[in-house]
Amino acid sequence: MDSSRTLVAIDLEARAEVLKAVADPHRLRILEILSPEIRCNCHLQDQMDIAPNLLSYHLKVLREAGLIEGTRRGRWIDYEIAPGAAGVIAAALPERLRP
Amino acid sequence: MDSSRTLVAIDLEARAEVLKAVADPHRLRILEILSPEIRCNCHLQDQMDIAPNLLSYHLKVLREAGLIEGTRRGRWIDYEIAPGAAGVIAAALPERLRP
DNA sequence: CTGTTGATTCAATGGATTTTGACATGATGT
DNA sequence: ACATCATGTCAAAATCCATTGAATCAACAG
Repeated sequence: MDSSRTLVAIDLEARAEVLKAVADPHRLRILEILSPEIRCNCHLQDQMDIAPNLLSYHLKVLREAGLIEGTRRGRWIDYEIAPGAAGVIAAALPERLRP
Repeated sequence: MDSSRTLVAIDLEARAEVLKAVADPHRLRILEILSPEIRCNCHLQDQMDIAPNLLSYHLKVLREAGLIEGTRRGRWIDYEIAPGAAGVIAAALPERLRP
């Protein structure tokens, strides 16, 4: 296996990871809810009708992909779309498919 | 389950399908190869080093997502990025994440 | 028509991801 | 301290998806 091919493969893997993070109905919904404004986890919980720990799991996936950020405010955690989120997506997509 | 929620769910499902189609290293590579110009299946085969039937599978996923189109030319099939592909992606992404 | 080549379909496997339920952590109020 | 609420972690179960190998289909050449 030559090194140039490995580099390409790693790059494609990383880009696929980011896109996989968005490619899920629950996570799309989370991003829609967070689109207009910052929201506490509890608000997401009210709107989404899934188990709290499952919501946690999906938030974690989005966080690790760099698409959202959470900051604790007392007992709650406020989530928002990460500043660089659109850029992260753009970098992951093939040029011809960037809207 | 009320009908309005069902509609939303179906919509999210469909959008997730499109994004899932792009969220794979092999399929990203296919889209990169097709980005500059139309290419026959055989050319993809030469560049990609995966089994023919696996390539077929990934092309099918991309075709069903509306991202590529294939036209038969004799014994070969030419694939190209679908005209509306960028729009399909844009429609699937949450507004705030559209590049 | 027969054989060959390029490409696809099918069923079965293996591995990864999602979902669930039980438990743990962190912050607040009494 | 204790009780409680909001989140997060963990392991097991269920589900989904990429991959494989065998079989099939479509176009051409002889």
